[in-house]
Amino acid sequence: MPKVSQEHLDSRRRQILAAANRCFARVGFHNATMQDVIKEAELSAGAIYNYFPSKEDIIIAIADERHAREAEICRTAESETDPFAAIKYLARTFFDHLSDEGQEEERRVGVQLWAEALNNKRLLKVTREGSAEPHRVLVKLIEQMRSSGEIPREIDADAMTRVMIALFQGLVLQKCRQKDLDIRPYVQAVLFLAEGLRTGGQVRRVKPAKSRKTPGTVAGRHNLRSPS
Amino acid sequence: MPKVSQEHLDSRRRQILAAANRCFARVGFHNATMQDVIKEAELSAGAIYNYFPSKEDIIIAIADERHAREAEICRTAESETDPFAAIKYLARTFFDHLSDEGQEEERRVGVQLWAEALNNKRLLKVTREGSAEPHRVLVKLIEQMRSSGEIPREIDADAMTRVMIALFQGLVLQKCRQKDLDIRPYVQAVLFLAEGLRTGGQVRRVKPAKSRKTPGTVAGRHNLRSPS
Amino acid sequence: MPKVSQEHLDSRRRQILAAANRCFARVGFHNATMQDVIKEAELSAGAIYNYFPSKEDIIIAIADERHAREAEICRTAESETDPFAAIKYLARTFFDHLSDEGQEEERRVGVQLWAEALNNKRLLKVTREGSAEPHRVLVKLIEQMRSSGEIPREIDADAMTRVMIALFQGLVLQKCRQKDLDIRPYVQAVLFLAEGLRTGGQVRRVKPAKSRKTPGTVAGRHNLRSPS
Amino acid sequence: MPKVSQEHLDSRRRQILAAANRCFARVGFHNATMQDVIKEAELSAGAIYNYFPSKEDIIIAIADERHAREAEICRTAESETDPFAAIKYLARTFFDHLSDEGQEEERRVGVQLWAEALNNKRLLKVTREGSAEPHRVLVKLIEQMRSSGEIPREIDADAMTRVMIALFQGLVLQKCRQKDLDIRPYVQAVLFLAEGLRTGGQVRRVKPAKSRKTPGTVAGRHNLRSPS
DNA sequence: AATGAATGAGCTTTCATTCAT
DNA sequence: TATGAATGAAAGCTCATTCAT
Repeated sequence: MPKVSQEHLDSRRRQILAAANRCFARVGFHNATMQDVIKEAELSAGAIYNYFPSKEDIIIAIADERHAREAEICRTAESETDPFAAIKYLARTFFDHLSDEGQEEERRVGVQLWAEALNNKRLLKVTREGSAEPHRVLVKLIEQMRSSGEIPREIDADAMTRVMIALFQGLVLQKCRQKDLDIRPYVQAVLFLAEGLRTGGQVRRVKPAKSRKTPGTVAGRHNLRSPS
Repeated sequence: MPKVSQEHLDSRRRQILAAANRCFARVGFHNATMQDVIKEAELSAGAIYNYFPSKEDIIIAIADERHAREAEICRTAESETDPFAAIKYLARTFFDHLSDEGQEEERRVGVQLWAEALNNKRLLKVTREGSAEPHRVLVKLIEQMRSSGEIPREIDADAMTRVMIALFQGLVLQKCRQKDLDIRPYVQAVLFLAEGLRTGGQVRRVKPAKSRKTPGTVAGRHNLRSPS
Repeated sequence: MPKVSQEHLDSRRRQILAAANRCFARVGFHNATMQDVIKEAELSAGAIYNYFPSKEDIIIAIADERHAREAEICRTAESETDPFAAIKYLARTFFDHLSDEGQEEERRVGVQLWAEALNNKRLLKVTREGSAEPHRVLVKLIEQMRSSGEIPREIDADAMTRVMIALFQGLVLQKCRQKDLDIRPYVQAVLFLAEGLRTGGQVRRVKPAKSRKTPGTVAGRHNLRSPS
Repeated sequence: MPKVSQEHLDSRRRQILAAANRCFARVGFHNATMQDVIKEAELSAGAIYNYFPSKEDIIIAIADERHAREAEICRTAESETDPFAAIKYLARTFFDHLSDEGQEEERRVGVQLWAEALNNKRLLKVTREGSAEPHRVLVKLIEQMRSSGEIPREIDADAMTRVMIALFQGLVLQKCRQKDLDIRPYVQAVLFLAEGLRTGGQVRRVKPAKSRKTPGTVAGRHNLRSPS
């Protein structure tokens, strides 16, 4: 018979997840012991096990929370007036996250989650489900831009979505490896790419021969034809 | 005067690393026990510890080997006639790796290494040192392309290098999460970006106002000016 | 606010040390496994490691306990009315210990500690510190007896202390080697030596030539002059 | 079919035992690995196991060698003209050993052997057999001195032998614990005791009351009567 | 609901010994 | 004889989890 309020329970839950996040960011899932988490949460073992049945469940809860936050961001993005503004919002949010020192823990835990999801069926499922929404939103936005001619029609929205996400992920990893990395030049470089993309359709029509020839070699090995 | 040849010793070493790679790819560094590795290598515990002083050292040796292979690829790339051909070679090699089912273990272990390096000083050092050479080569190639006017001069070679690597890393992660992912659309999408980049200098000069304004918002939050 | 009382914790600690003592006495520090100790203590591995961080720490705690008991005996001795009574008390306590079958474990562990202290810096330190108090007390008592003329002034209190302790130690060793050794003749022999010492000053003055000459040879090799 | 000379075999044996002695003195029997011994002997594992079937056998061989050396000393002592000279020779030999820095290893291994013999039946047997000869010789010498009136008839030769040996053992231990211990004051103190012993018979007859009373208390607890 | 002492399976690593060469 | 790579049982210790209080 629970004597405490739901707020108390929620607060405890958050307290535990925050403590676990700090521990996991610091030393990784496997090096962090439940004792570490218990001490960091300033609770007892029993208390924590009242909220989470296992360490694995804490990790999964952490992943869930992340996905919830990301879904919230996606929702905000979707409420933007036009797809380009939405993508801008997403990129800005991402780059802000990347350059925010206070988010270092988040980034580190993120990388841990990538690795862990490869070894943990439950977590992989959660990860897949959690990334579906951002994926869906990005695909939708890209398709809208394609439809409106802002970017070339030849672009495969799903593939471009994955490329964008890949880029984000890689930058997170690199920032983790080098805390003091200045991300501003990155942003510039990404903008360059984005620029090229937005005008790419026209450009490629202007100089089709050149662009077709050389990347075609790469694509060829993958049984692809150069975009044209 | 050793009783067995150096080749034998080297072969044993490779045998152990290969076995460890399989184990680590299958369940991750921390879920793989030394017993697993021992059984997979069809050796005894003692034999393995004659070659590697600890499990950690096996992981580091695996990282070292990867970096050696990557350095070899970089060397081949550098011997290409022109920078664009070199980059093509690197991209082709990467995408081949990405679509090769036989390399799944490599990719999975790669992701594990990212996470592990965040929690292991020794491995982080090895990782940093091992990624220096690919980084250096890419920067050199991009600068050569900048000099020859193949890509716009405004491009920061270091940043673009990191962006390219980020893209590669993210694609590895996504391929790990979804084994049957067809990477051909990815390649296409990347080629689109590359195309835009190669012609980007001209394009941006043609439509500077437009390109400056919108990404500028993002950049502004990072105290950046839009490329011009 | 611990869930169990401090007494409980102390009692567990004692329980573990007692079990370890039995194991160590039976087969020695190195032949006794932690499993042996665990089983003997009727506890689990984890429980024991809650009280002692390592096997080494158990050994050191055992040494510490011994020294505490010895210090307590020294304190009682010091409260005796005169130095001779104090030394009598110490000797009696020692010989009682020596002839008490129930103390066999203590003696055996004692010998193990001698050997172990030679290979273990921490234990050597503890041993040195723990033997300082008995040493100090014996020196003080002997000096008091010298001052009062009960024993010859020529006696070096420190050296005589070491000789007494040496004698005790050697008897412990011999008793360990031969459980059924009757220590009563020993006591007799020691008393003979003590008697000679107490009256030694006078005797040597009576027959100085004889006593000086022969032991002088031994002493001479050590650049010593015979006592006179 | 042995192709090498017996001298070679003996020399190898000595080489191994010397190496083992150094290792054991340095870190103790249990901390010294066979690898340590192998490396110290500059031999291979197989070679050593051709000479000794096990580590335990090396330890026992070391003990055997010690006892052989001690027996040799005893033989020399027995060839002395009179018992007092013999004892002097033994004492001198012992104190020389004690103050010889080059014998530190021997002393340290000696203490290790005391502890080990308590845990090893075979070694205990060897130790008992090996100490029988010195014991026998000392008993014989003391009895001769008793017979000739050099020391009081009341002395129990066996007990006094054990007391002497105990004293030697304790001094070895103390020297091990404190390498820089100056043993000359010890020698002095022992000489004092020896002096008292040699004249003890007479002295006690002179002052019987005093000597009888106080040690009697100690003796009483052991159901002994004071010597008289 | 909270405590924290206790559990025990399972981990990495060691090391005396063997044996094909 | 000598080599040293290989063996594998067993060591010390950890830590997620439980449950009496």
